[in-house]
Amino acid sequence: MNLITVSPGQIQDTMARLSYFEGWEKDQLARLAVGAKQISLAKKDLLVTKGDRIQAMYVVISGQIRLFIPLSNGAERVISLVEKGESFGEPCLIQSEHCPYNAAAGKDAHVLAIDAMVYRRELHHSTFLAERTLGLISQRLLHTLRDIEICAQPSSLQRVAHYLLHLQPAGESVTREIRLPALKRDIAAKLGLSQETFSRMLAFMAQQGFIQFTGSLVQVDDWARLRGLASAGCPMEVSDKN
Amino acid sequence: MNLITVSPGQIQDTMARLSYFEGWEKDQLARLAVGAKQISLAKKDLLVTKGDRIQAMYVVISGQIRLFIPLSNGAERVISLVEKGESFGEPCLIQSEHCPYNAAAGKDAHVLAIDAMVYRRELHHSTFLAERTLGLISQRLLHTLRDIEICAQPSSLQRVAHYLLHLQPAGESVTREIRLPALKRDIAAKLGLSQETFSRMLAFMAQQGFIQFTGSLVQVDDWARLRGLASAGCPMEVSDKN
DNA sequence: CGTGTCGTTGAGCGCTTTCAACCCTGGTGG
DNA sequence: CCACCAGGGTTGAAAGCGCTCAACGACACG
Repeated sequence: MNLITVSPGQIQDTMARLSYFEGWEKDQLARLAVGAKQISLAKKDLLVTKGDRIQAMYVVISGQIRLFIPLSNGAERVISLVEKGESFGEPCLIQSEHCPYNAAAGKDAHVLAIDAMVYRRELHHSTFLAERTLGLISQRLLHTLRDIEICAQPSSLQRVAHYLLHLQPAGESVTREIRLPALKRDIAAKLGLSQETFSRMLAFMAQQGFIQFTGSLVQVDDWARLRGLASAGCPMEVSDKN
Repeated sequence: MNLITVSPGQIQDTMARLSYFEGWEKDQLARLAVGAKQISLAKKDLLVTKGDRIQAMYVVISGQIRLFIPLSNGAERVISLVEKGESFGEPCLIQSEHCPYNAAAGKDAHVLAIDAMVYRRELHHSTFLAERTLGLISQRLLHTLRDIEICAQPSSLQRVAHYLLHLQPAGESVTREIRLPALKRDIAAKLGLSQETFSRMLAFMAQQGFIQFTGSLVQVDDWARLRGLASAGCPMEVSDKN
């Protein structure tokens, strides 16, 4: 982890290019840029430790940040995979609570750290920012609830089915290729599965003809049956009965 | 489920007595009371169905509302147990999304339904309300993350241990009685366990001398060992080896 | 005294995990 | 050019944990 010295002007430029700050006014950016820092992270570098009282809110400039909870058996539960233009940490700042997750780089990454005091002040003074943030956090809460729904599925096969369905962009039943948005290991950790089980479930669905896949490219051939799987669940019967 | 006709004045009075509206200005209450309805629910009555586009945000006046996701095997995953003075549904209104959970009465209950349009307008006009709501949703998100952490624990024993620890009010290691905040069945469903497993884990911890309990009254005798259990995990060894 | 709800306990099965070895790909350096 | 290595992923076999099903107990209520 490396703290890069960047002039406020450069920082403001960087901000202007991030989707997170789309539609913001110039002077607002300028105020937030005060005390902001840019951080470079190598893959696996730890940015925030669970329990920290973080003093900044973070926006990802490039790369990917993994938010996860370390577990007693050495495994981890992935909460979120934060991509370029997305942010994290706001709730902790707003509520002045300890950070509930670790944050580490999933790939080499650059991150913008916006100072907590500055952020809070701006939040308090700007109706625009407050409303925007409210929408953001609401969305994040809803998204988290979707994740819980997936993890709550009784069988691992259903978990994976649900996950694939939620990956579907918006266009309907079109047979279409999906690219898994992260390492399978991380996806598995987000679904509350072991890497091996995730792999097996994908293999099973492929063998059944629901999907095809090579690497992180998945092609769903039968949305209907996939949906059926997700909502009904099938006993994962052994296939040697022909 | 029963819709009670109540005059705006009465509704405003009810609101003034709820902790949710503590510190609000009179005229703000008056504006929100417009179009608000009071609803009576018998135990198990369904208020919101997953997927609904709800047209109100809800505040519990009395009783208890269970928020849960129905699962394919007939079981359900409890998201939250909303008590008197607490609210739910804001994120859906703010984001205009489908409701991600069912809401049903855990006991006979009374609920205040605040009209979506009115709520959104007020949210937009009142800095006070926006800021307050931002804090509320942030807190809820953090709380949800804690729930995920608990559910992510590798063994059911650790899940229960974590849960009990989070129940600890604030006062430290004092041997103190805790009252389970809901039916054991619902707590189990919130931990992602079957009712039976939850019961067995409690029994095990009692047998080991960590806790004592009768009904919903739990007395923790050894916080230290409980903490150890939560963070280390032990193989749940059979006890016949003395 | 019956009925319904809530909780506990027991027995058995099956899914997931764990541990292991192995494959595949891309990068690196001799 | 190829050997080597590291990281990511797949596959196999075994074992344990939690679920399901079922019966029973406790308690409140009409």
